[in-house]
Amino acid sequence: MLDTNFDPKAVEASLYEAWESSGAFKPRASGAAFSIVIPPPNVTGSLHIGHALNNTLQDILARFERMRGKAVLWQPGMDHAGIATQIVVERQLAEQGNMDRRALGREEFVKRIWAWKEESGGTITRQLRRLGASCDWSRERFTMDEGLSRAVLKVFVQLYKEGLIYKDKRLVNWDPKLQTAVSDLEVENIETKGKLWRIKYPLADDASRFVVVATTRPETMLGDVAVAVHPGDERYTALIGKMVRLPLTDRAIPVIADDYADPEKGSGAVKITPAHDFNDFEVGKRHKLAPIEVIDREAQMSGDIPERFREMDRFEARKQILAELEQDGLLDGAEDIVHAVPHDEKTKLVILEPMLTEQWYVDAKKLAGPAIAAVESGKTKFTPENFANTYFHWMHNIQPWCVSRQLWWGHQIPAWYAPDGKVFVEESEDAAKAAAKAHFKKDVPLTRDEDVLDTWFSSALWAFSTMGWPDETPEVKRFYPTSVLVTMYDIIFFWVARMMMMGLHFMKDVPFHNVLIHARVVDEKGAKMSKTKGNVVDPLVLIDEYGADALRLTLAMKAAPGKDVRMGRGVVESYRNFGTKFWNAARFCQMNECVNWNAFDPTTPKHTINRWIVGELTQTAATVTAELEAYRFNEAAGALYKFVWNVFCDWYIELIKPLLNGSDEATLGETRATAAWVLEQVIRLLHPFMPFITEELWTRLGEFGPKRERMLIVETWPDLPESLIDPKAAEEINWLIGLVSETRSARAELNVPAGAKIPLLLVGAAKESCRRLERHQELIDRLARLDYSTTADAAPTGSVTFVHGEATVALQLEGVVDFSAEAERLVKEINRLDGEIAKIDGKLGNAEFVRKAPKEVVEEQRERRAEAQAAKAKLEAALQRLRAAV
RNA sequence: GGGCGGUUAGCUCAGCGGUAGAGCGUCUCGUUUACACCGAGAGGGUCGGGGGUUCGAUCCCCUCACCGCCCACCA
Repeated sequence: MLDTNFDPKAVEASLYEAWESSGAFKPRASGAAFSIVIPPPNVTGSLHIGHALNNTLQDILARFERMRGKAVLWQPGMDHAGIATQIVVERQLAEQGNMDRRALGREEFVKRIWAWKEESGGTITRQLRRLGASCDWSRERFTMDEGLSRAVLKVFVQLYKEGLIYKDKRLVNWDPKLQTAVSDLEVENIETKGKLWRIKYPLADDASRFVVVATTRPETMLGDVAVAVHPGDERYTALIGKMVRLPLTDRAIPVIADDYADPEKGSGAVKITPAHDFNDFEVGKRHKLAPIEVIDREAQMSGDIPERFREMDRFEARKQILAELEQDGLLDGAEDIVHAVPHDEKTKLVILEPMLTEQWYVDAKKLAGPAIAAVESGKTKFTPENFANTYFHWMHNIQPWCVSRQLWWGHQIPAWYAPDGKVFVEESEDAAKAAAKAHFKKDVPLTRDEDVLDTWFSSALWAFSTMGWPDETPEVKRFYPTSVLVTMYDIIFFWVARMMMMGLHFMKDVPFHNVLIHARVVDEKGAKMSKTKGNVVDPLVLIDEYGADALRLTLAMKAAPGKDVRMGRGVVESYRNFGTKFWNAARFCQMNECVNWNAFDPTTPKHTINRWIVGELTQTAATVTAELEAYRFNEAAGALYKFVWNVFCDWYIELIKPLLNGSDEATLGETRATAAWVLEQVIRLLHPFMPFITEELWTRLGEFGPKRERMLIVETWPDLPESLIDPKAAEEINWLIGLVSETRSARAELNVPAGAKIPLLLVGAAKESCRRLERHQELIDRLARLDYSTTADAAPTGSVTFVHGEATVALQLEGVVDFSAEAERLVKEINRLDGEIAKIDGKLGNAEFVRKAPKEVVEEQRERRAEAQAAKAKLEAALQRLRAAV
């Protein structure tokens, strides 16, 4: 016999092991292909609740399609997370008192990272297993592994040769601590308190007059090349073309006219520092003013500046410059402001510096064209659809993608330089040498570019590089394009867009047919989870406490398209309870020998209750399938939740108890088989959501019934014909349920003691209702706790009444119940009906409504009015009887 | 500044042209042999404000307010 509770801890690990070792996670040899590539988590990462949601959804789809007979490939792996990993290992070196990476040297440092990766990397893949993720681990990939590195090389070289990768010197966001360029996308602008200083720039030919400029960054003034004013700004038109003296230096700079200067802002005159400001860079270009670099890569002052500032930290320099300006009487006050200051998104520690550097760029604009077209034409579809707009907006305004990083951990750029600076981009050093030799007609020494590629460069190839490309593997043929990409909206730009571009360019086809964008997991109050806030919910703690199934069901139930998922442990507990409920329903079936399911033909049951539940199940199965196909996980899970708890447990099990204890052998056998079969179908339907408990039940129930031939994970998905739905059975059982519910309600409302058994009379009932009462009498008596039930011609005086369909139900309660309470109840009900009738009359009295509304709607209103009227009449009669009796 | 989303029961959220729903919480009752991680029942909402379209609006449109998020900018 089954225990009263499911113990996830006791079975999860071994069930997972059984699945994996059976080969169930590998795509089957035949069948339509269904593939998903996992959004590769960072090798440094550990499972957070967002991963839990993301992978739960993927796993639900993978298991669903696997059961539907498809050859499912869920491709797992990790990315090398250039910056994050390098930081982790550098920190570790420091903690262990080792030399820093520069002292260690590049080769040794990279070796240490690999060692770290082998030892500590990939925690997350073990944690994904605990969640139940059915990835094909035998195919696990890493962006830095040999195959993927080969793909990276090939892609870089080809794009270079096609002119789609080039080197350029322009401003990038620079991290002075890590000393690397970072992507514009990785910049987080943080609102910071600061000051806006007003500085006087004296006119070169008349030192008594000034142009006042406003700035939040006085230290950059040493690199000013001009002061810009708006051409239409009358305050300054006279000054255009004149020179001003740049304070603290001996340089004079021109006053130029440019639309960029906004008369509304600051003083209307703006200092132009092309080397250290993105907007100024553009202004400088327009006016052919060469940038003057005054801040170096370590964020120290440098270059052509007064000696005293040299090698001074940028913020030290700011203080010093302000002090000197003050002394010279050139500071014209300051105001406090709050402005957005660029920080590195990951570390958030260092203020980034716009820096003029030479970097490698991908011509994203050219690659974006086909990627935009593919979404426009529907070759790739976003769910929810509106995320396509986000995608389009970014793609239409796409900027060159800076792909080089000044790090050591990553794919080193395959570019070699000859002594004269001539660059050779080839897949290997030998090829570069050969190319150089061909070019120079002799051997020349080459040095390789030091930089590595942005991690997202390799991630962009993930959909095909993981399948073995550039080799023509069977996997590429079979599983590319992938079926669906499941991801969050925050990486549409980083990843989805770039995969689209690379996929279309190199594979000549989209990387995925569907992009399912899910929401973010936030805390119970709706706030973003963060370590600093301390509101992080750890999925592993939840799994320990409630089991992986409870966590998964919670996430699925809450994953409404486009909505943030709020998580607290309370909800997880309630879905754990659902698991227990389901477990006990199975336990009930097993205890009552409802275990022989395999020879059952669902078209055969004779008994209404059995025909009804088969129909209900059929409907539920259809809903679950349709909702999963549409990625509405919450609807699919919700339909199952309702069916299991509110239909199967609340009613079916209660309804069949008498049949199971009855003496009718034929009905007994049929009921056992039906219950077993329905349970069996539900176990299958629930499996994608709750794989552990369902697999365990599958195994355990198999000990009592026919032998299981295979594990549930590879069983077939219920595909039930609509013909199994019997509307007449549904009508009858709904009548019965209604009768019982209303009786219970009346009893409770009138405080009839729960144990009291009372008689029920069905008055004025149609033949069909009488027959129904007769057929289900035993059940009704039991469920409504009746002494007996019967039909009658008239309601006896002194009874409690309610209306059920065409009939009046009278509960004989004389002596048990307070009749003034009953009168009150009747009056309340009559008033309610009056309200309804009035409302309907309002509609029907409106000629426009009758004329314009669809016939069915008008007819429905008429019927409802008639019903309400009839019910009211019955209740009024009951009220009169009651008053007469008192 | 541009864009997207939200505002529905005490809380968290579904629903989205034609009788307002769930989970949790609250209250009452209950040891009916699957389950107290349970059962039965109840209470609780002019569906953010205003306007419009419509025979009819929680649902569509406009507008306002507030709350999120994304992008851009911040002299």
